[in-house]
Amino acid sequence: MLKYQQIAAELEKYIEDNELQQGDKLPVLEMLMAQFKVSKSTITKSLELLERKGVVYQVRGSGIFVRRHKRKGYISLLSNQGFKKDLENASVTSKVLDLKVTKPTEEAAYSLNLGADDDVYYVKRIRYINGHALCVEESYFNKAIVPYLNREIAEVSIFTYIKEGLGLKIGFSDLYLKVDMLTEEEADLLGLKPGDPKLYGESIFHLTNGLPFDYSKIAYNFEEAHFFIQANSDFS
Amino acid sequence: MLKYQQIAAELEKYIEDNELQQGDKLPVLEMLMAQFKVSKSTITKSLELLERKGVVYQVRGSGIFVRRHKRKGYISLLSNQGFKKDLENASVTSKVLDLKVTKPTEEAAYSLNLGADDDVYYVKRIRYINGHALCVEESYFNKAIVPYLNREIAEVSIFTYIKEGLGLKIGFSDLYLKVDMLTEEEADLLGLKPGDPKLYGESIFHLTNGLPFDYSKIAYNFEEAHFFIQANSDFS
DNA sequence: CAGTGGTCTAGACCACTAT
DNA sequence: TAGTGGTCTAGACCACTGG
Repeated sequence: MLKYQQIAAELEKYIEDNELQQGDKLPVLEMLMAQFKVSKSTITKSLELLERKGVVYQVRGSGIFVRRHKRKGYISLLSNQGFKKDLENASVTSKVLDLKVTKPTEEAAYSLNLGADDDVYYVKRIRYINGHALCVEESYFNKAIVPYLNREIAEVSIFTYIKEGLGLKIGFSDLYLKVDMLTEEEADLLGLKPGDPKLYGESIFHLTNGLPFDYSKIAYNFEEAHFFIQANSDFS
Repeated sequence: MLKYQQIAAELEKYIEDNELQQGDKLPVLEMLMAQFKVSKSTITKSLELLERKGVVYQVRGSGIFVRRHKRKGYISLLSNQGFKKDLENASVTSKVLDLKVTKPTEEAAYSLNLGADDDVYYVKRIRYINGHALCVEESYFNKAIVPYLNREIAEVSIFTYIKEGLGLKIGFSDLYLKVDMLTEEEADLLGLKPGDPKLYGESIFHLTNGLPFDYSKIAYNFEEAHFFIQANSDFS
C-alpha cells in the first residue's frame, strides 16, 4: 500500500474511532508531516484523497476540518464497487435468476464495444438489503475479460471475484440514471405494483486500461433506494 | 487562474476542438511538460483534474487517453453549480413562485445549522429546460451569508449571483436522492399527474470555509430528468 | 528493455484567515 | 503579521505496459 493511501486510511480511522464531528479540526500540516515522517506533498495528497471522499475539507489559512454528512443508511453513488461498503451494518445478498453465456443485445454490444458474435456472461439477479428487495439487476460481462462466472460467485459479489479472483483492476464507470415506472415483471420481483416509481440506472464499468467489461441495467425499489453524493466544486 | 487549471482548460479545449474520441491518445507527459513549460507535477495535477472530471484516463506504462461517455443531454450530478454547464445548447429558465425573508423550517434550520429565529430567504421556483418543466425547487438561504436576493436574480441564476455578485466561494455539497410519487401540487406545477414518479433530492451547499448556506428540496419531472455520474475508483 | 505514468522528496514562494 | 494551506519546481526512483 502506498504511503499516501496508508496515511489517508489512518486519518480516516482516527476520525472514526474518535467520533470526530463536522467542523472538528485536525492537526496542521506540519504536525502531520512530523507525525507520519513524510514530505508535505505526501500529506497533501492524502488529504486530497480524503477531501474527494468527502471525509475532510481544507481551508487555506485556517486548517483541516472533518466533514460529516447528516444522514445514515444512504448508498453512495460514487463508490463504484457495488454498494457493499456504504452500508456497514447491512447485509447484502443476491438471488440469481439467470446466469448464462450468450450473445450480447444490441445495447450491450454497443456499451461494451463488442460485435454481435462475441460472447458475454448474462446475469440476472435480485439484490436484497437486510432481507428487503433492493433492486433487479441485469448484467452483461465481456467474456473475453471475465472468462468464467458461476452462481456461487454471483450470489456473493461478482466485483470482489473480478478484483481478487481474476486480479483485474477496476478503473472508472459511467452511470446513467432516470426515473420511470416499474414493469409488471419488475414489480413482481420486487414485491411492488406495476406503475410504481423506480429509479432506473444503466452503468458501464471499465478496467484501469479503459476497456469496458460490464454493462448493467438496474431497477431500484423506490422504497429502499436512498442515495447520496458528496460533491466538491474544484472542477466545476 | 492557476497554471494547472489553465493547462487543464487548454487540454480540454483541445480535445473538444479536435473532436477526439474515447481512447484517443494524448501526447506523453514529457511532451506536455515541454509544450507548457512546466514541471512534471504541474502537468500531473492538471491531468488529475481532468481525470476526476471524466475527461481523460491515464494508464501507467501506456499513455493518457480521452474518455468520452456515450450519451448526450444528461445532467451531471457532480457539477455542483446548478446544471447549466452540462447542457450546452439548452436554455435553462426559471419561474419564481415565491420569494421572501422568513424563519426556517425545522429541517432547514437543522441542515443550515441555524436557530429557529434566524432569518432565511425562501425561494420557490419552477425550472424549465428548453421550455419543458424540469423541476420544482424550494430553497432556503442563510440570510447572514446571502443578505439580499430578488426575483430578477432568482429568474436567472442564484448561484452565479452568489459567486460573482457576492464574491462567495462555493466549496462542497451533500446531495440526498430518492424516488417517490408526485404530490398534487407538484404534479400540477410540472404538468403531470399526481402519483406519477419523481426523483426527489435534498441538497446542502457549503462555502469553501465549510459554512452551509443553501438547503434545497427538488422534485424532478421524471420525463425530463436524465442524469449521469462518472466515477473513478481510486478511493473506493 | 525502452517507454510511460506514479510516488515521493525538500524546499521556495504564494494566498488566505484570524487576531 | 503570524499561522496555515496551496502551488510549483527539479529531480530521484518506482511500477506498469507492450513490443
